[in-house]
Amino acid sequence: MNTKKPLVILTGPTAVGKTALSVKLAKQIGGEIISADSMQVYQYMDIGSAKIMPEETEGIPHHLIDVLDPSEECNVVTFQRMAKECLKGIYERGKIPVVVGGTGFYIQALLYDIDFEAEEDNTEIRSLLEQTSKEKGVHFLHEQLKAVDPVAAEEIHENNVKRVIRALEFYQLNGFPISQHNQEQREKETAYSSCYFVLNDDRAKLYERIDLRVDKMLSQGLLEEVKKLKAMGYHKNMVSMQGLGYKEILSYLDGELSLEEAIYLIKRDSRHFAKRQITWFKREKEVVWIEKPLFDYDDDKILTFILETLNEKGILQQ
RNA sequence: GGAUGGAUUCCCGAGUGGCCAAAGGGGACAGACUGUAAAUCUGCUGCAAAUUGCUUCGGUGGUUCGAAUCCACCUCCAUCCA
Repeated sequence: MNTKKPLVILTGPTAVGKTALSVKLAKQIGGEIISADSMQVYQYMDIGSAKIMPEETEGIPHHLIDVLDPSEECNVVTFQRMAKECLKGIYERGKIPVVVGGTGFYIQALLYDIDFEAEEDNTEIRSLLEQTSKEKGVHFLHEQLKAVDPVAAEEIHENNVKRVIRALEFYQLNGFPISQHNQEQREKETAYSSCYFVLNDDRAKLYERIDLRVDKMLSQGLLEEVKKLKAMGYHKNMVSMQGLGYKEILSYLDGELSLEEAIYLIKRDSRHFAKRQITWFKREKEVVWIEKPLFDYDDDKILTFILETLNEKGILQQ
């Protein structure tokens, strides 16, 4: 007797073709889509984030797209909070949530309901630590971490300033080491009856698709989109503007890069990103990999496979 | 035809007699990640029976105990003079 609520996840590296498949899947199973994408949450960032167009949704509700202003900061915690809210509504409507998007960390936070402790933003502590790292160097901070949380210090390379700072911040905020907290969270089991699909392709094919997609974004008007954002007052220090395609074009607009260099960087960094995503998914437990070549790149064959898998796992019978 | 400069490991590029399988960068590959995650960071990159052995620095031959580094000739590239 399965009392857990169903949750379908469809993810994969950037540009594999998640979006098109997800709509077909949602239609088949009576699903609603929750986007797990750290950039598509922002308004006005359509082309560069490869956001789904309204006419492509085919009437399937899409959540967590266009819900934040680019000046706002989206992070795992805000995502998790919003996504849980969406889930509630979807279950009430008797629909099946389909989480679609490439931000593995967000998916993990939702799936395992990871607890991030101290809810409020503590920008003061963080900026203080950032200040210290600038003044006294990363090594100094790492030494501090060693004193309060040797385990985390061992795990986090001292050059990884952001994570060293977070670990210190966590300790100061909560009074116990983040390493201990992480250990506890790692042992969590999912509260859902879920299936985690990762769509993938041969590396060379994927990279080719990425390059093509970047060219397409340009021809669709990425430049104009970024110009508009810039004119609206959004700037590089915002988390949203750290997005691939946005930061590079901004650098170009500021005269720091030629357009050619900017495009090269977007392509290269998108490839790197895809690789990191794949590495992440490899590490997730109980993942069902869908290698596109094995399905002759046929979305219908893939769909059939997904439905079979869901049935086997009894996820659709509620 | 002549003069000069150059040819280095996947790419760019340093190295001018031993400490060189060869700096550095890029790319590729691999990995970490628990409140910035499209972020941030790490490792690795000639071959192998791998604390040793083998093959590499345009080609061939030579000098030397020892050459990517010196010499000769050759091939190709660049610039200049005819």
